[in-house]
Amino acid sequence: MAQRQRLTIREVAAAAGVSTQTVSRVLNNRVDVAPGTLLRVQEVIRKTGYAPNMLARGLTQGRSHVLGVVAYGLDYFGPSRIVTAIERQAAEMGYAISLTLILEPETGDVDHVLRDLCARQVDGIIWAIPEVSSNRTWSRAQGEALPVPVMLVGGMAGQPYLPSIGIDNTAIGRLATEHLLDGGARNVGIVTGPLNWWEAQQRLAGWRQTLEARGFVPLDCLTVEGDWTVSSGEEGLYRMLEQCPEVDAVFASNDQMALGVIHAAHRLGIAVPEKISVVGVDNIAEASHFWPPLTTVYQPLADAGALAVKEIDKLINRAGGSRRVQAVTPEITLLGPMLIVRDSSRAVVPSALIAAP
Amino acid sequence: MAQRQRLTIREVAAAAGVSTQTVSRVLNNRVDVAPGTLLRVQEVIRKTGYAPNMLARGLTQGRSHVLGVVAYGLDYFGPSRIVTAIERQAAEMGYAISLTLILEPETGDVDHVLRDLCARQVDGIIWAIPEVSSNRTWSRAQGEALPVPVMLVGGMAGQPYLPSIGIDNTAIGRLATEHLLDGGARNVGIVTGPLNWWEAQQRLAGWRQTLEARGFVPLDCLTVEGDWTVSSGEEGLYRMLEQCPEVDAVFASNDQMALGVIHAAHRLGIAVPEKISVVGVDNIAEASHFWPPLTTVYQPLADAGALAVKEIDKLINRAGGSRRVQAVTPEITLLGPMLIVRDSSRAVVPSALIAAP
DNA sequence: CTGAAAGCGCTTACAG
DNA sequence: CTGAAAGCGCTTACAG
Repeated sequence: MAQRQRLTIREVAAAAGVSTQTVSRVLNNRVDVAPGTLLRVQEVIRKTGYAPNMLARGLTQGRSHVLGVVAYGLDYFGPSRIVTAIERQAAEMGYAISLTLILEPETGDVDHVLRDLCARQVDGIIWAIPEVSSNRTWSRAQGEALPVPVMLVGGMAGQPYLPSIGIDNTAIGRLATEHLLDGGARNVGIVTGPLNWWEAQQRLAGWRQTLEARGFVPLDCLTVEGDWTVSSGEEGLYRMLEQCPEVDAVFASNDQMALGVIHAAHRLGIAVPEKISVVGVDNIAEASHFWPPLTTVYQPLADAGALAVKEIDKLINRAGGSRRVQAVTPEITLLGPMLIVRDSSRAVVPSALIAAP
Repeated sequence: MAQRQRLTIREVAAAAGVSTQTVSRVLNNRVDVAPGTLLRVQEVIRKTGYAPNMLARGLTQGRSHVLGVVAYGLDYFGPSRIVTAIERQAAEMGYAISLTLILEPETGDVDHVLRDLCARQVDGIIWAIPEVSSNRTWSRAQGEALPVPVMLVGGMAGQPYLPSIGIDNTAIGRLATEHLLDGGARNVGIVTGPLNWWEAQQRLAGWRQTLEARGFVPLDCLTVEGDWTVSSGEEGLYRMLEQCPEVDAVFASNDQMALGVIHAAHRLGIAVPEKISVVGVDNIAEASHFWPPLTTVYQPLADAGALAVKEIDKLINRAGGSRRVQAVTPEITLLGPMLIVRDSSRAVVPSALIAAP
């Protein structure tokens, strides 16, 4: 099916007895082609399996129909979901994806990646790197100087210099903590992600806000910093119990750490959820098979990825041939998370039965 | 840093007071440039941040310096490792990655994907789709008709029409089964992957071969087909125990299913590994935190991905400008797996203590 | 060591 | 409705 040697528009034109220009019209679905000519050209294209050289097309059109996607940690849950969604939506809209993976979110050679993508004439760039430490600052410097539209998605969303789409991480913290309190917990601990990650900070903030709003004190001894891994969750519970033995619920900032917390509880002979309720974040495939099945907060990552593509397509078309950068006041979209209740957390207690702290 | 408006080689040439041809020489590291000229041009390039338009370069060179990567299930363990490794190695060798994700390994519109990639003038295609049902047959038809080198990696490796790199899945089955037998098991069951997957078949074959080689009978009642998910592993053990209550070890064809088997054992009050030993495949991040920590077989997927890039680069350079396809007898490389022993399997029993069955 | 010419495979105005 | 000309931004021979 795929042609053996690459043929050009010239050969197709010759075979159809028309000019290359006319073939080009057919290729681009222009209306001003005589019905008979149209059929003849289409037939040749079909028979030969001709497909126009996108490099040449890109050169003349000033559009490559390629989206640059920059991501980190493709082997982790969030990034792989986002990239998958981006690719799917992009394919649907006629874009190919040029994928660049960054090894370390902090130290990635941003300039080099950006320059390379621009040299390849991508129509737009989707930046799916979590915000860690101060790696966000690049966007400020570059926000106005970039020759192509850029869209931030995921963990770096919400910063003020570029348009972005992300998940409301504070809401994640609130949802989880409210649920635990509703279940009757009075000492809700948190195992956070690494606190140089923006997402981790936001989830912590949600926990703190909720406790304060309900009249509880977000004690330091109820906070342990993890690093997203199972073992950090396990150690997290050990440490928390030392600091604050009254803990009766734990909000783990991702499902892996929640798994670690559950294991630690098993080892110590602490019943989950009877003695300690546990809530995670992500809803990984295994979550419903944990023991007990894990209550967790789902993030609409696929929606975020797809939306990012739709939005950058708008920016690309808005910028048009003029190569201008998007508006000065970029839009920030945050999508809401969703609580999934399973057996690792105690059922909601009717509020009438809960005494004020 | 990134330039605001895209500048061309012409402007760089003007600024340096040379012809575009000379700038091109500098860009391509040709030796025949006067030292003074070289410095002057390099200085202009550095100051302006100029980077040549890869579309134009690709058009003249007949090389895009892009590798097409076709994958399935990026949110699963294997594919994400392979794609990550491919990207890393490709970047190191100066290739960008054009990523295409296929929704269903069986039904993917192979022709369309291939044609699209060729239209984009990729220098080569890395096909990282597992072999499911008869989707392998396309490669036979296309093997010789493709205008670019193709390299198979992962689950479809080992088929005879295209060069490929993969993991020795039969060896995985052998390693796991031998280890279980060495631990004293006499009734080693297997929870397979979906049997329309080549990889799943091969692991099953390894299990069967090993049992027969050691004088055991690979009974049907010791075989249960899973679908890679945790719950299929769980149900797998229930069914296997019904069919064959004497089971004393289970080889689960991936770690997720192994987790399911362990859970089922917990629910039934069967001690792991005392009553039933369990071995998985993959060594996912959680494996060492299962309860008990999981013995598993590691696959060098990252090595396979990186090797695929190195090999396709060779093919690309060999094909040269002539656009010829690779040799008729393609090479097939299989990488060996590695057993990682943890606590879910019984320790090796000195062979002197094992009576022949 | 360096430059003027031609061309890669398309599309975009411009005629007719 | 259709074609001849010019050009997108580079590189590849070809002169000098």
